[in-house]
Amino acid sequence: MENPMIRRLSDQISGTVANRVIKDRRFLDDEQLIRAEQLELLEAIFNANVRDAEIKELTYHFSDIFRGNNPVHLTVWGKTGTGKTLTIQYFLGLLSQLCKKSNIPFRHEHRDLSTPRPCFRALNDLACLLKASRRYRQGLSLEEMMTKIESALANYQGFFVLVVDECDHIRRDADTFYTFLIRRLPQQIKAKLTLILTSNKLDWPNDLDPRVKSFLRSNDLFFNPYNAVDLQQILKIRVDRALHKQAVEEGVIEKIAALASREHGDARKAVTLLSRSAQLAEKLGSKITLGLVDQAAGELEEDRYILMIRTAPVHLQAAMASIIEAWRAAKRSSVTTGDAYDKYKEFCSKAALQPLTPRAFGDLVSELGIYALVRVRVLSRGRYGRTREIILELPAELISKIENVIMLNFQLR
DNA sequence: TGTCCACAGGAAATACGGGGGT
DNA sequence: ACCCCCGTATTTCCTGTGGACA
Repeated sequence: MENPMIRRLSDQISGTVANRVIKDRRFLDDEQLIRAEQLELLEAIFNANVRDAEIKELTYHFSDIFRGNNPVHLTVWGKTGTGKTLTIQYFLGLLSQLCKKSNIPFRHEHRDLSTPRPCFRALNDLACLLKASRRYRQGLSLEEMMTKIESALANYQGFFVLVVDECDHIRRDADTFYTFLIRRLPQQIKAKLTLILTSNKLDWPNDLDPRVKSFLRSNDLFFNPYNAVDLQQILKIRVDRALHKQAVEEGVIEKIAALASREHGDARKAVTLLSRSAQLAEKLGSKITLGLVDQAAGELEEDRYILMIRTAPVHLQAAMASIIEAWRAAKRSSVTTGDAYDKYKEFCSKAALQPLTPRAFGDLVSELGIYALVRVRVLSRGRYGRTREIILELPAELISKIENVIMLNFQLR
């Protein structure tokens, strides 16, 4: 007399319990860990001699403090996910404990610019960090913002380390921002200011005004991407905490590490891949196999594109849809900007959208190119003009999915 | 050899809106 | 109520260009 639905549910539940893959899900996602656990994880990673050399460099650089000198600024190079941020924070934490022991006044703050922002927002963020101001959208003059920051630091006299993470993400007026940080601020406050600027663009300071650049005396520190061995260490530490050992097939860690190091050397992405593989395995009630890792990698890739297009501004979505449409209509392997623009105007009238000018449309196309949703190259067809060739190279299946997402967003069809 | 297509893509101008000070 | 400062998004205006064709 048992309800078949209940039986099915209970079978499924007991199945997943018996076949547990995941021991503690939280260790697959840093956001869910409490501070102490994060620290413990970091300790484990650094104790495995990962990033040892960099920590030594940092120590050497900041040893000036204990001789009473102000260390020069530090520029840290390295791609995202190479552990710049974590290593620096971990190091500064240790340093601040050391200073406490020696009664040296020391303070450090961390400002993350991983999402790009204009000069004004960056200054505003900084002021908020120092509790000198509330958050403004816009409206105040830059001058006022700077004064607020200065007065917040007016009474502090010790060492002050300010980390500006992803420092090349200041859009527009980067000069103003760095002139302030590098030239003006140190003169206005008594604190001994040291900047740590991290960037993943090697040519970063070159966009800066030469006068500011020449004022920026700094040492360089390089973070190489993690190699497969480092990634294996990092993954093993996660696996130990998050998963049941017998649920991980041999070679899985090595495979994930190899995939990740080949593509980007990004530890965070490697962990995401591990996490997704584990979820798949758990759903299927199997171990984590090499095949599942491949599947998970594919899904993650697809998710990226879908998420990107779903959260993109409307006109970008419209442009993408028009390109797909033009591409279908053309039956060719490529589309020109003009073709796409015609379709775009049609699309806009269908979607009750005010179409943008061709010039703006051109920018949308190049933006799609940057996101790798399409491939774009300029092509000269002789007396038939110069245009951009737009090529759709994603798998047809994914293209249809993207199209569906856009149509859904516009509530068409 | 010159012409001319069909755009590329830079620069400046404009539109619009939030927010402070007075 | 008004002016100023700042932001983003677009438009307007512009000069530049590789190569097929006459």
